[in-house]
Amino acid sequence: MNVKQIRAFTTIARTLSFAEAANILHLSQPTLSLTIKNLEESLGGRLLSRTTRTISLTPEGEALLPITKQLLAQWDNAEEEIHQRFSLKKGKIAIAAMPSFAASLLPEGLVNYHKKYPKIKIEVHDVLADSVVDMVRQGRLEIGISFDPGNNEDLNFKPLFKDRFIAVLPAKHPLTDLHEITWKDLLINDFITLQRPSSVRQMIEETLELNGLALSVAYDAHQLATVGRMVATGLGVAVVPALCEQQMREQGAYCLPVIEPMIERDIGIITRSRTQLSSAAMAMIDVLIRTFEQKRMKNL
Amino acid sequence: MNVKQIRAFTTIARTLSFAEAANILHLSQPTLSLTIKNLEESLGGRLLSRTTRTISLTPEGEALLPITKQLLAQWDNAEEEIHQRFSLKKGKIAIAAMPSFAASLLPEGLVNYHKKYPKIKIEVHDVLADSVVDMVRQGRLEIGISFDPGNNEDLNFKPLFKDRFIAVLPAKHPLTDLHEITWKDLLINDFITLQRPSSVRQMIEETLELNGLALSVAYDAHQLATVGRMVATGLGVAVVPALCEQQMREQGAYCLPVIEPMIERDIGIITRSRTQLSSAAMAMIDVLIRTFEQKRMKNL
DNA sequence: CACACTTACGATATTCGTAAGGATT
DNA sequence: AATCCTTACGAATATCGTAAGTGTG
Repeated sequence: MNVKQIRAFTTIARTLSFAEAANILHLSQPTLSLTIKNLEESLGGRLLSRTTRTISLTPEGEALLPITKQLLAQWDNAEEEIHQRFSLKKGKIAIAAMPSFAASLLPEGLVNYHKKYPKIKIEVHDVLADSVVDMVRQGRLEIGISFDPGNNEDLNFKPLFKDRFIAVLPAKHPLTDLHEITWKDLLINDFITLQRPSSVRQMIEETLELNGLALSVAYDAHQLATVGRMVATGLGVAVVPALCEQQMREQGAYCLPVIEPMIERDIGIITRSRTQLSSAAMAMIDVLIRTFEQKRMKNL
Repeated sequence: MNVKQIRAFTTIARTLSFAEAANILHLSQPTLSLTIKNLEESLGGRLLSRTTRTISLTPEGEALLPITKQLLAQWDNAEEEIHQRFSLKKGKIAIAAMPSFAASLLPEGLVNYHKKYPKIKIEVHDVLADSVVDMVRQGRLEIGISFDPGNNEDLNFKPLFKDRFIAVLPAKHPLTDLHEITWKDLLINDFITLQRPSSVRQMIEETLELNGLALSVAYDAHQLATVGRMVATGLGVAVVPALCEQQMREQGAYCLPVIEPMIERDIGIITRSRTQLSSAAMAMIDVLIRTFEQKRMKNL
């Protein structure tokens, strides 16, 4: 018993004609005849009662018909389901991205993706950079965007661009005429930053310690938007990823590069190395790379 | 996409090994490899992620797996269902029989059938002889047992035996020493018979009219058992099918053939001529014929 | 280097269509 | 006689197993 056979059977049961069914199935009538014969032999009895002039179903055929109808419907659904997934007409993709990226450049990528594949649902998890890596490693989602997790045989990393830190000053601050600023000069001011578990805070602390500079935090917050607002209001200065430059400007703050040392880290796409990606995920990576190609060239 | 392919897929998904799955499926490993390759090509993408050393499912494969599992289960069920029906290990058979037969000889046939095919459920409709014919003609059931419906291109009739009418007298009746009795002699007595729609009543009336005899009914009832009881009690005499002889005797009545004229009609199996019978029905006919073969020889 | 999947290839089986056959209206 | 299903047969296709190839641990 195979799919062709039961498809032949149900079609004949519907049309009550071998000839018509053969047309529908794009088969010759004799072939269809053989198909049914084989099906009946494999099942051990007749399903169709045929007298050259009239076709009717045997009781066993009547019993089988509703089952095969349901079976075929599910069969076709299953095939269609997977076809759609492969052809990106259906499906879901989950991405984890660190907040600085999720709130800045990512939406542009998502727009491009959605234009190209409007039927794919997108779920964005904006979580701390470390959590991004964890979520990908645990297989909870297929794509993460974060810093390079370093050499890790479980994970692949494809850099999108380099991110550096920028200083954020109140618009009326005396240093706003500079083109760049050193950490030393910056730290004279009241310092606002993100709270501890964040990678930004972590990286700032590591950098300063390495360079023998002391950090005294005047204010800290959970969200970059809050930090921006605090700076714009004149509470102090901050250091944030260049990714957030536009956001900071929009909030009325002034941005300029921080040097001595300049902190630079790769940001890119993290995937699991050993598992195959879904078509939707592969397409997403492709779109993200295309979207941020120019920005990568310009090095932001 | 075909059944073999999804069976291969689910087996590999379960074992996570081509080699082991190939064993289970009784295939060579390379063949299984090709099978999956073809499946993936037909669907348009990979279902299994394989690195010679580790097998895992792609997201699409994960999406497909529960569907295929369900599909295969239903598939196998459908196949088993029909197999069982054809092999008479499962199924149902409905029979219509006129009451005189249903209450006399039929049970013996059913016992034989049930011994041979214990898994087939049997449904008996004991209805008036005409209704038996109607039910078969309408296709409401496959087998009817009744009088010969006559030449009818819709119906087939296979005679089982000839039935004649017998007179039933109270045990202490003066005529109980006779070996046979004429209608004329019988009709002197108070006459008990079945009510009008029954074939027994109908045939008695027709016979008497044809022979210029008058029928005056003293009592009538719906059920043969009631008639028997009435006769045994001494209310009068009756004429019933020979089939019921045993039943009448058990109720304490005396039976003897009625002659001048002797009414004789074929009783047999009625089926639809154009539709194929179920295996269960064909087996039933076979059993009935065997069961009543001796009785037919003896002509009751 | 050993194990597990893939590719290559020849043999076998199956499926298909055309042509001829048979039965019913 | 016309129509519809079945059988027969040769061609095309698919499937299968063996053997050689490839990559990973």
